Amino acid sequence: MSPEDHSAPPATPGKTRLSRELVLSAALALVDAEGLDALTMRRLGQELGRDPMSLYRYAANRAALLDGVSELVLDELDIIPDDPDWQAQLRRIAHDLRLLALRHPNVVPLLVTRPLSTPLGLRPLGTLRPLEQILSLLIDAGFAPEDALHVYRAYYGYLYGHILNELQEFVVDPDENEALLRLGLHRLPPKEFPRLRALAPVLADYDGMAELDEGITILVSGLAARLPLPGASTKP
Amino acid sequence: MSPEDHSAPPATPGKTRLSRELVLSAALALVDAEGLDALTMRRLGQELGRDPMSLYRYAANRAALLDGVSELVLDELDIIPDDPDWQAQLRRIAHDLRLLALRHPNVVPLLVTRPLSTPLGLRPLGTLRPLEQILSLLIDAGFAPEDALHVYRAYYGYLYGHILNELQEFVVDPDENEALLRLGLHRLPPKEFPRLRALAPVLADYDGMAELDEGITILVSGLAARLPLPGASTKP
DNA sequence: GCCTAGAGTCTACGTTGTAGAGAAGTTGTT
DNA sequence: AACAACTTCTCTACAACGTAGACTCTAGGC
Repeated sequence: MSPEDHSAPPATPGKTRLSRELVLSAALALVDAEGLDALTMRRLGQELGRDPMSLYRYAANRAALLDGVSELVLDELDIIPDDPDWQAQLRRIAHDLRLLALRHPNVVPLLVTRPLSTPLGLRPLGTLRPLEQILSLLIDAGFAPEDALHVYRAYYGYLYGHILNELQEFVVDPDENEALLRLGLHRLPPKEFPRLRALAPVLADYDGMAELDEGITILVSGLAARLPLPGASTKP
Repeated sequence: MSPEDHSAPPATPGKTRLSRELVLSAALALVDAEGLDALTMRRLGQELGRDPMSLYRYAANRAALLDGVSELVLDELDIIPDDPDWQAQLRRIAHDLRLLALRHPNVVPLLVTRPLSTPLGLRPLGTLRPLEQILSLLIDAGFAPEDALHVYRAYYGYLYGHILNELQEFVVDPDENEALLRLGLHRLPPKEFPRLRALAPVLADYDGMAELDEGITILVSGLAARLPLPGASTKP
């Protein structure tokens, strides 16, 4: 019962100086906990025990803040370009990214959407790093640069697609998943959606990891087959 | 110069009664022309020459309006389940959807993002129709229902991934594409992004259609290979 | 003519992002 | 210790947003 009652549940209680990292990680925590809409300047300010306006020292505006959150999340992904077995690498990274998406489902819309409104070269560097690193990995493994780009595109395309797919079917609470699904699907007119309704039980237990793994296998072996065999030098 | 002058540039100047179709197509036009952020209730009302509040007769709230726009766009895609050649069908649909995305790039974030916040069964019906139809197509072609679901997931996953990829590199004005790209990439620190910078010219001329086609080929033949051969009955 | 239902409008409220001026706090120089 | 220069944080204010609730207007049926 002190006169100034600043009990800060997740916030920094005292008066430590702010920093970009502090702001961004508070933003990420907020998004993880309550979704993208909860991330308003005012709310974040309150979470940090500061005036909302103070945030503008660390992010030019709300959009930049969102970019910062994307960057922060992507930094959790580490790509170590040691292993020369590119297929194994791509598989591992795919699983890592999938887990990362499951850990921060509310951030995925950002990851997927923000690049659409920013020209490639003007994106936050943290966002481009995975691209650079995977290119590097592939080229080191023996791909010609252009082919590496093609492989990257097919790979990342499928990977993001899968993540979106899986997150769509994941919804809220995994324990209630089946019930919710049945409930939801029950609403569909049986004449128009016989197939979907019939597949309800199958939809209910969806093993995203296994499915991703199969997809990667198909894609990677398909790619390997139609490209100049890796391992051989590409110099003339 | 008749008293009721209903020439509609984008708006209906006279006093024709509103309808859901009218509202939604005006909304779509607005999004296509000026982006998602331009679609506010007030702005759309003004575009239709009506009070913003009148829109609430035709969409429960802004989110529902966005759903309506998604639905409207997806209705442009028609899946005719006649051709028993599922591979050709999937390829055709993929190209159709790609073109649709290029026609309405500003809607793509909606297509990709809104399902993430809505349980499958509660989505607008128009959004689920492609899923149902593709399932139907695959099952008719001889796939067991569960396998059809797997094929669908891999296919749609890759397809959406590709579209996102392509739209990211497309940006604004295709004529300035190369210049913009170089300009943008020039900003990147050479030490950190050597591969990306070196690939600038290749990035500049990106043939999305060809790339999609190759990817589909790989995926579809991969899928065909590892599934019980289609055409044969799946009954024991 | 009036009556009723639906379509469209008006007013108002709370919340949002952020510009601009100022206060408070920190650091370096003497 | 005293000042100045800079950074960081706060205060106030404004325009624009979504939308609740009560109103008016219009079109048909009698």
